[in-house]
Amino acid sequence: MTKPRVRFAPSPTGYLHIGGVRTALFNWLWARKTGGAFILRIEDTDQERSTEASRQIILDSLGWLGIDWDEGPGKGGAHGPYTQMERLPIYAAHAERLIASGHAFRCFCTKAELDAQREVLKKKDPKAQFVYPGTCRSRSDRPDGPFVVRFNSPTEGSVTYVDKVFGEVVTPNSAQQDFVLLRSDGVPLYNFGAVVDDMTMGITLVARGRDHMVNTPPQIMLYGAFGAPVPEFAHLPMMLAPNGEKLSKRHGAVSVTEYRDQGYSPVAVLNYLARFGWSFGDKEVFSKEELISSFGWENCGRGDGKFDAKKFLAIDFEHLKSDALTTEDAYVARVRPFLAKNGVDASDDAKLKQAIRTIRGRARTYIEAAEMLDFYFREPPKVDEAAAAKFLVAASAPILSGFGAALRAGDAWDEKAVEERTNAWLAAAAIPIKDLGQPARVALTGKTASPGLWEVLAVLGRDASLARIDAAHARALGAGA
RNA sequence: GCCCUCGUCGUCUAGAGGUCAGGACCCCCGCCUUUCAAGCGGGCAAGACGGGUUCGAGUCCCGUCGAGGGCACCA
Repeated sequence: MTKPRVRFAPSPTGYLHIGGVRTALFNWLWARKTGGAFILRIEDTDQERSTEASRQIILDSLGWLGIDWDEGPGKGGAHGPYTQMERLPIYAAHAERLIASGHAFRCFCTKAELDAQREVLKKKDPKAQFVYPGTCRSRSDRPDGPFVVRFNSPTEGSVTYVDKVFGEVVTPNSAQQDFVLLRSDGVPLYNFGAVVDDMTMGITLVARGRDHMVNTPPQIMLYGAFGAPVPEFAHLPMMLAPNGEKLSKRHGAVSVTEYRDQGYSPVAVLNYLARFGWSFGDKEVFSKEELISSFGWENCGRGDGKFDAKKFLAIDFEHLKSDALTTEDAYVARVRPFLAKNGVDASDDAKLKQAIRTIRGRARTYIEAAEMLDFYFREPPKVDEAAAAKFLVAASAPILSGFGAALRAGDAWDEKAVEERTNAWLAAAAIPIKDLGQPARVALTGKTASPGLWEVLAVLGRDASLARIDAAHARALGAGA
């Protein structure tokens, strides 16, 4: 069996939609699992909407996700170019082939003429569906003037194919008409461009969204007309908004870059997307490697689904919590930009790692992590005034001074040592730890919610810890005056 | 209107004729606890509807209803 060749063919008409990423992901997983090739192709034939900026966003987004391509923009390959507008001569040549073999013809009807006919029909019967009447099908002259190339579509029979996820799909040819292959300006329409490209690029399996399922029969006809082998097809159910509408910007974040900017783990994004429309028993959380080894079309579902931001967040949380899923080095690399954005200098690698260990069980995104990490690196820490007003009061002053004194009573400074010294003092002074907890927390972190006291002390170190306790003590005394 | 699809807890899903219909998210309760989380334990909740086939159907067949995609010189 030859190695599969699959592709992802986005249009550079905006951000990279999360539904598009899922399509890319499934193709990519299959290529990586089977040792096949994953090809990236840019379908920019909609010149009205295609932009270079958007093309770059697609490339950047895939890069961030770690979805790499074997052939395509910036990578080259034996079947290029990989951008459709650079392939115009190829489409022209293929259109000529079909005209020569009688599978296609030049149509000189103008859009205006066709629209007029459409109008007339609409007037006669508002419910009727206009189909191209075959006006130019058998004309042999070749007048001056613009023309489109149309496919000579059969009206009888049907097209049958076996979808890798939907099974056998039969479509009567009566549903087809003489669809346009090449526009008058020589730019191909979707179905023609896709088939010529997939054919010449040696694509063996086309996996795409279910919204393309209706394009498959005409595309299969084209392969037949070219006498080319038909690739396999796999259609993926759609990802809808929670209310069942098509998922779009109005339903919240839908572009990959937004999730990147919100501090999501790229692997978590892959994980959530993979588990949407695909399953592997009861397993929910996957590493990238597990995704590759577990993936298969047979486990793809057929029903459309609704995007669930909460579940997505939960999956991200699983990835940030797990040392196996997100190594400490990866965590450092991902969270650092968010810290920098907040004006925090966390260049001390060892301290950052130690600090991360205390918060990674609580932060669901890197943005949350950066917020939780903030007090470790900011001197003095930001102080929650409500918390200070409540806990740094006169009554806390003796507790804070006692706490400082207890900590100063020894040299060892690690979680165990500071805990032992503190507990010894608390016991001797008959102070319940509950009385120390919140004042000490506010003193050290500026907040009422934080990792455990001993962990915080250990990460902060002796000097910073004592300085913060002293400052808080001073404030508590002042509050009493 | 016509063509093609789909239909299990609120959501993502497991299930390949015999299961107390399982897991996860959400939500609720409890335990743990120096705070907040996390963790652990428990709970809530489902096969669209109607007919068949079968000893037995979420699983197979038919119909109905509901939802989605398409019917372009968009992709």
